[in-house]
Amino acid sequence: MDTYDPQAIETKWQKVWEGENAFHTPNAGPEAGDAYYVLEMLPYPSGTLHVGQVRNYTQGDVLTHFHRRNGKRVMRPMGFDSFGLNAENAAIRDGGHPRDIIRDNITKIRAQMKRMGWAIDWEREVASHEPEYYRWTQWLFLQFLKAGQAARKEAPVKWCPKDQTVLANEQVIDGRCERCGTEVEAKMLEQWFFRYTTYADELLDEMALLESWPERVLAAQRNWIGRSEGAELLFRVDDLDIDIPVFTTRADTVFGATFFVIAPEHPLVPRLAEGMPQQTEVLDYVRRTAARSFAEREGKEKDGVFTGRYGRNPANGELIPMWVADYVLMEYGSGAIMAVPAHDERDHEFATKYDLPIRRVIAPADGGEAELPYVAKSEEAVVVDSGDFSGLPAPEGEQRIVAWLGEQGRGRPAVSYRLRDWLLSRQRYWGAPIPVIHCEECGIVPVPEDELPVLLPDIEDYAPKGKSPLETAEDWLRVSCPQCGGAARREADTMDTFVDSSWYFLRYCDPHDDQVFADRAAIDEWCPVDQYIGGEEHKVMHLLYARYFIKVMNDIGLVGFREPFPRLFNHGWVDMGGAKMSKSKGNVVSPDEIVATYGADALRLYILFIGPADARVEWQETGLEGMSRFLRRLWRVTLEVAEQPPGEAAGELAHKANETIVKVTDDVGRRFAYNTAIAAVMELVNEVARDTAAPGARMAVETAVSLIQPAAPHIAEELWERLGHERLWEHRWPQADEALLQRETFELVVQVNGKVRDRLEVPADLPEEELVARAKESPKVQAHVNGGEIRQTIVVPRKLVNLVIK
RNA sequence: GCCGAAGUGGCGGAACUGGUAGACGCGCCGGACUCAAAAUCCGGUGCCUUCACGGGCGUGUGGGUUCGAGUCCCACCUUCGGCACCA
Repeated sequence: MDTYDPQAIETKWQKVWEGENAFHTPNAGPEAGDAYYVLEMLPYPSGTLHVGQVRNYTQGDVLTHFHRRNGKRVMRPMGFDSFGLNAENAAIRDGGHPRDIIRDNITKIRAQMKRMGWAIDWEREVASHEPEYYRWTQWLFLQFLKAGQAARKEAPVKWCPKDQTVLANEQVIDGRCERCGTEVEAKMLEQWFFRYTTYADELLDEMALLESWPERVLAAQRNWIGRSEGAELLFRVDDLDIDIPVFTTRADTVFGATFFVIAPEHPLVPRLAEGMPQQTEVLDYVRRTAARSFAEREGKEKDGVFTGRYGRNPANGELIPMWVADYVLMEYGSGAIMAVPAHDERDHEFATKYDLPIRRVIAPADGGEAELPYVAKSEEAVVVDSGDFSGLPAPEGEQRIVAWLGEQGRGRPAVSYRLRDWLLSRQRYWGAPIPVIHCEECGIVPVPEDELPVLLPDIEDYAPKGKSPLETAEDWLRVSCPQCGGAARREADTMDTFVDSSWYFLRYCDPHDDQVFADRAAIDEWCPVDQYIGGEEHKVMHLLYARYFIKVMNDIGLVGFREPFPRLFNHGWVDMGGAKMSKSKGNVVSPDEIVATYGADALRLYILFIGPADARVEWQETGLEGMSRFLRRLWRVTLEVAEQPPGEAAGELAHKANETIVKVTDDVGRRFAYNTAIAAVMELVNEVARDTAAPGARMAVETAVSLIQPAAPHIAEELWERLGHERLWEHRWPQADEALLQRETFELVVQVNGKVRDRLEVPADLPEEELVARAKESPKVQAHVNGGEIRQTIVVPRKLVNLVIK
């Protein structure tokens, strides 16, 4: 008998699949039915794949095969998120063009993917750096511009001094650049934004449309959007005849507002300070703040300066001092606050430092004396010393005070969000050029759609300079204005790569169309995505951006749905040495050597078996040996069985095989529990191995081969052929035989006072009284009953009997 | 601090709906084969106790509900993840 040779088998079948284009699923129109879209987050082609990414695509592959064999027309595409800093930085470091680096990496990764045997429809491959792709990224940008969703505005932004570009809020992790880890700086700059804060409510409310997203992802998105309900109250500055709004979630404490704080960046600050003795000091403080990094600003003790002005508390008419302090952020609320030192920790710290008055207006309802700051806002807290509102529970007080101030035009209910607009422009080379032209006469003019794509020009030096490297491409920059024909310049910034990845799943539906970003019928056929699979790192970034993109596209009539990924599976990442496996940390394990040693099937099985699909797991190579052993056993057992006459589907093995079908179908199709599915097949194979001549062995082994196919398709295909069949990848998924699921006996567990005392093999159809009688007959049980009175008898059909004695 | 997830043998993990805790795999121990080793195969493997049959204990900690709790409830501890000067 020949031995299992994974290299030979895997190469053989990969050639067959490639030759037949076996996993291409053509478009058949929205009416064709049975469409199923399996989507995995597309890779960023830096270097090659590591086993952490293998986890992602192997899970997707199992589902692809499973649904194909269950009668679905499955689309399972692949592409590359190929613009971005990584390739550009590599080009700067090592020389060469980012395009060449990307091309080489894609070639390598594609080869790795084929070597893993993944059932990918390569006819749908896209790469976001190709002009045929980014033409439509640019086109979509123009539609967003038209719809008022893309806009240029000055705002406080985060700047990475190392990468020399601005970053979106989502790309700042713990105050550091997501890509390079450098501490980010604050800058006030005019940049391009997507106005996704206008969709904050939809992004929250339409979570209800998501059928199965992990709670931790929903929670992370809710945190990120950070919706707070409260009120906007107006504080009047009599001298200047202006009202300054503040946002507060604690309007119940307004009678305790003893001072007012405005952010240093607030546009009203110079006006407030003007003509005051403190003017120089104030403007100096504003300048000092601008020079501080976010980390400095947050880390230091609170400080601020008095402006010399007073504002009027809208609740009691008191004049309260107005301060400038950098603990108030311009980006949140209205950039100014009412300070209530008795009931806010930050205000309390500030008031203590500068000896400002502290007035208690909330107290425990039970009459106790709470230490300040007392921040409770619940039924256990009541409003005190607040005129007519005294004595009300805090929540009701808040409501009544807002209503009362509203009547006087001094306040209204308001909502504020933590979410900031999505900053999409980048001062870097390797991205899609933003397709607009700056004309001195006409302002910002969109590039006419029939002139797209705006091709990324070749330049000599892509090193970051604090402004886009494209600023040096004079010939490319200089154009005539499409509106007035006068001299004009192209926008030199490029787009954030998250723009590219916010719509790629639409392009897969119709990847080669040169008339439209994707034909509507093709989109309707496949979308929304039936099952999206990706890693935890995109809990907020990509998943929130793409949700926003689709909502806007739906509102402007480009797609017919609100949520792109109703069903999301977020797999846990693979750790190595206690840290997430990633190229930047250098702790990656490449699949290449593993495949060369054990074969792709062993690696695929192991990465599925290593733990629950959504859990974080530590990579341990020792387990691979075990998978390899299992495959060899499956090989040997199958070939032994194949030499014997088929025989009948009967006996214990037939029961076991049918139970395994039920288990694996449920584990894969409903639970994403690939680890227990594989364990179940192992049990079945172990059972056959005990006696390969047993009745039902043939049927059991065919079932095992068929069930393991989505996880280990090469060996399964080869064994299937040796069992005298063909084309397992197209063969119908096994269906359990109801009759064979029935058993004649079962193991009855007998408990005394809830403790297991005996196990009896009994006929399946015994009535309850008979089960109890058998239980009582057991000598082991009698020893524990010991003549005592049986007070209660519990019978769980087909499981157990519990005798309760005194 | 707020939000979310999770704590089970030497290790990864299983037990999905309150009903046999530890499936499956790794590791380890013993045996077969071998001149020997590797590979393979067979058997054993939660802890304590017993010559043995058996008995006791056991799912982060402490309580509770229940005939019965890894699973439900309350309080706490620990780890991981998200948010955080967000008013």
